[in-house]
Amino acid sequence: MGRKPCCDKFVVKKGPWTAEEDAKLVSFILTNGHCCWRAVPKLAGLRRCGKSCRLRWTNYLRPDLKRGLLNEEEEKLVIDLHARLGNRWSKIASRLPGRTDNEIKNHWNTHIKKKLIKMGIDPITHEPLHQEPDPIIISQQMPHSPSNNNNNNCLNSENFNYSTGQESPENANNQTTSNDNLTFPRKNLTGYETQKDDDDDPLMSCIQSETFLDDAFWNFANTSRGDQDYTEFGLSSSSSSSSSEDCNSTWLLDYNDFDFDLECFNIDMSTFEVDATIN
DNA sequence: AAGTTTATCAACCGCGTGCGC
DNA sequence: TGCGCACGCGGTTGATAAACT
Repeated sequence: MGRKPCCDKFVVKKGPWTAEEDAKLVSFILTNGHCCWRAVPKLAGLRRCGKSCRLRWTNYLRPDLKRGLLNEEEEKLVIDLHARLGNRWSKIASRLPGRTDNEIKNHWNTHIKKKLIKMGIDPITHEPLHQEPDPIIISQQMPHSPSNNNNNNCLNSENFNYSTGQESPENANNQTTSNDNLTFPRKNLTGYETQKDDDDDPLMSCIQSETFLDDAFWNFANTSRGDQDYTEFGLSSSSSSSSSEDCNSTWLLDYNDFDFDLECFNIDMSTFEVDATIN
């Protein structure tokens, strides 16, 4: 018995995607959207499993993705969020515009984990490694513990010293800030909309009560959101963009031969032209 | 230069969850 | 209420590149 396979394993192709497959998928989704991932490969003319198409799109082909390694601020945020959420990578990724859960998970396992260990911090508990863990305390402080949702046990980027692994006592009791009207950026195909679906999630409520998630915190990712600046999409609208930012958008240039309908993204195509001239 | 080890990350797999019937 | 389907998530694998011996 066992679970029915999601697709015919003798028909679907596996392994790395080719440029041609990428082009087919991007072209199809930008034109038609993805009403049903299972149907996408068939309709797009791909010998892939729908699951694989979704993954390829969300992790690599989506136009709003940033490319390149996480910067210092993003890393810090990932550590903060991991301390609260544990390995809930998709939740963590939802707080980092242009980053995917897979990317963050990989980065955590290959970079951050090692850094924390080097600093003497347990990457699982976020406690100093030299301390013998108390199972009772850990159970109370585990990010997934419901009892932890509204307390001050969460480590906070503002008062946690990643060099020492200690929380500074003067700030430890000042974590709750007024955020009655706080809204959070959320990625979707059309950009950002007010986050609502996490309202009922006590863990997310815990996060949303933290200072570091105030809009100002996101300035590192977007310094002029209101003026058609798509830096969080990896699209630089400025002619002074750095080389790394240029790299962020070069992937799209590979597809400039295709007849894309980008209206669904609310993206000003002139943005692309600027980068194209830079390159 | 060749072989080996380590690091990185794209992609796969299986399971949990939500939803419609 | 139970069942099946589809999606999304998190853990894991495997291919490749880079570093090392």
